[in-house]
Amino acid sequence: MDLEKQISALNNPVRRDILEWLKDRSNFPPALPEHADLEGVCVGYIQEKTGLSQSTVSNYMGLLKQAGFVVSERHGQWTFYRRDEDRIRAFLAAFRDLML
Amino acid sequence: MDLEKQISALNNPVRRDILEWLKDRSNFPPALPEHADLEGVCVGYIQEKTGLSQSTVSNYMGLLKQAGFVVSERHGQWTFYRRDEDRIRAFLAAFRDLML
DNA sequence: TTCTAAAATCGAGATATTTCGATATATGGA
DNA sequence: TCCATATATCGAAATATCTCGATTTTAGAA
Repeated sequence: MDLEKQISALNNPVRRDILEWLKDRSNFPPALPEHADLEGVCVGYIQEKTGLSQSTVSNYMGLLKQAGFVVSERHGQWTFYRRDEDRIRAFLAAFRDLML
Repeated sequence: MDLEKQISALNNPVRRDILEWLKDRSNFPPALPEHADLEGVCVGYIQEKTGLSQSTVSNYMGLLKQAGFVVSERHGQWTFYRRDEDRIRAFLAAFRDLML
């Protein structure tokens, strides 16, 4: 639990948007048929929605992952990212304790 | 409620420390007799505890104030800062909604 | 009014973040 | 094996943050 890294990851509006979008898969285009059974969203779809460059979004996903807010799973040439709800909740609890 | 400004204000370990210290007046030296009835802590005491320069801490307190986490009250040549618990709570609620 | 002390503001150098395009790596298919 | 596609990594320019010392402002006291 690295609060510094977590707050830093959230200190960017696009990264916060990504975390919010990932709450609901329907914020992105439908998965390819061969990915129908997989959880998470591939980097390409996230990139498209942000309008930023591929390298920027790849970097952003790495920061969110290091912060523990998302997990990734590789399937073939695609990397699928999804929220880690447990760790998000744990962060919120720690953050609340810090603030109150 | 400017979430951007608020998260940004929290994206610094010393500013987070200051907010925590302000939870309890006894984290600082006792108030001068003529300030015994006042709430809050003067900038000098906060500066002393951080070990940073006067201008840096004055700037930090301004950022925390703009974020709504503290309020200030001037008495003579001293400015006393204290936490705004209501606005801290409101921020936490909004932040929680964003994250969950 | 003049001096002193507290705090705020200003200007600048050092460091960190943002964001890109280019390149590298990994994987599946022809 | 060679190619195409998805993602990751690298290097750099633009911008923002951090932090300082110097200066200014504010207020009380001599």
